[in-house]
Amino acid sequence: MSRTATDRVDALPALAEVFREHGHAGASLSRISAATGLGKGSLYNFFPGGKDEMMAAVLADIADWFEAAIFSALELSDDPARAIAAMIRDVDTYFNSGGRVCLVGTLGLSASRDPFTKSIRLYFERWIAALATCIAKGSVPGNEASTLAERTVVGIQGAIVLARALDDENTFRRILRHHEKTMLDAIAAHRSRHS
Amino acid sequence: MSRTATDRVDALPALAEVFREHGHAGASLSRISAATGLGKGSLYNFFPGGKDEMMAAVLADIADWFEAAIFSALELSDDPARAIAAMIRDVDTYFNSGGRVCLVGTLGLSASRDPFTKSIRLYFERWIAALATCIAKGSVPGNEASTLAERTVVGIQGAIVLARALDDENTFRRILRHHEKTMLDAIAAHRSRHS
DNA sequence: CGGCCCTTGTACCGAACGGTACAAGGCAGT
DNA sequence: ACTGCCTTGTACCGTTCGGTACAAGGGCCG
Repeated sequence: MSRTATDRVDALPALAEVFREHGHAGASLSRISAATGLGKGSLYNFFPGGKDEMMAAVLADIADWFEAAIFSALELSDDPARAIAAMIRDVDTYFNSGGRVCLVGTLGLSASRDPFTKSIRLYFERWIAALATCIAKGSVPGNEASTLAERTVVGIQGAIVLARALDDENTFRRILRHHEKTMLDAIAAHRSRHS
Repeated sequence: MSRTATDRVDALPALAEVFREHGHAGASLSRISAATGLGKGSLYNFFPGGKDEMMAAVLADIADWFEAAIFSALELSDDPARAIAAMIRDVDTYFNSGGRVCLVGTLGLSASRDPFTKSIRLYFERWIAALATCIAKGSVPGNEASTLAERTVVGIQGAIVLARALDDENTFRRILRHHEKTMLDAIAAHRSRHS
């Protein structure tokens, strides 16, 4: 039983990579089997619900990771500027400077998103909300903070698209840096006005 | 012969919609057949190269449409502010306020993009270049114009992702309006400095 | 050491896949 | 009206699809 859970969790990263690269429709069981090193028997032992359950597990895993590594840090830190800089750095690493696709974003674009619309919406709402509260802690008014947060998340998603299309990591990092600066400037402006 | 070309062209919009919704992998021949109203016979008569040739034809059609409707207008207009506003309006219509996906962008995200990397790259390079020259005509320095153009295209792509994920047209339009204002402000700032 | 249960490779299922072959049909030119 | 060609529906190809069944392993506990 403990082994079961362990192996199932161990398979998630490879599983996620297949879904990222090939999408829900293009991720065939043979590809999944090859990527994870698990035969069909093990796959359906761990995920009786088939591909949809695998995708759901991957989405849950991603949500957990972002919650632990990004969202909570944004909300809990008492140094907003520092937290934002950390998020930008983590995002750059996670998405491999645009070389790695955002599974949640791409899934939302496809027609096979139907069973996962809730998870997809929550992922983005959570991200924007966490970032907005972080910015707001830097003395930035709530509505302006929300706007900045939304633009940043939009910019990250768009940067992934463009960086992939142009096959250029610098594009991704440039966009990331721009949004980082915009947020930090907003905080600095309101903080200086405070003092 | 003339009929052949006509029908082939007529099938492109429906074809594009299938690829948009289901991606390259998910666009099965049966779905394509249903969407276009063409049997396999006709399909392989018009596109002997199969799905890849269909996708190539769709990409060429999209490139032609953008060239005629958006890019050339950006470059040829002698009223940059007006041209930018027109582009924003056309983009909002074309992407149905985020309800419709950008086929070129999504194709670039998938692993099946390989035969089309050139077309994908050209599409975005062309878009950014055309928008940059338009902005530059508003007395904005070249490098700043390029930066603004890139950010706008990134914002559009990101807005599609987010609007789809949140299922909210207002998100898309809000982002679009922001970039429109940013570009127009830049032009106004440099123009006023000129006079 | 024996029994047990979880794990897993393999064979197999019907369906759908992308693609081909081709005969019947319709339309144009004479 | 005849001929020739383009168009197209349909049957069919081998392959792969997602998913199931199950028997052979393999480690753990008594």
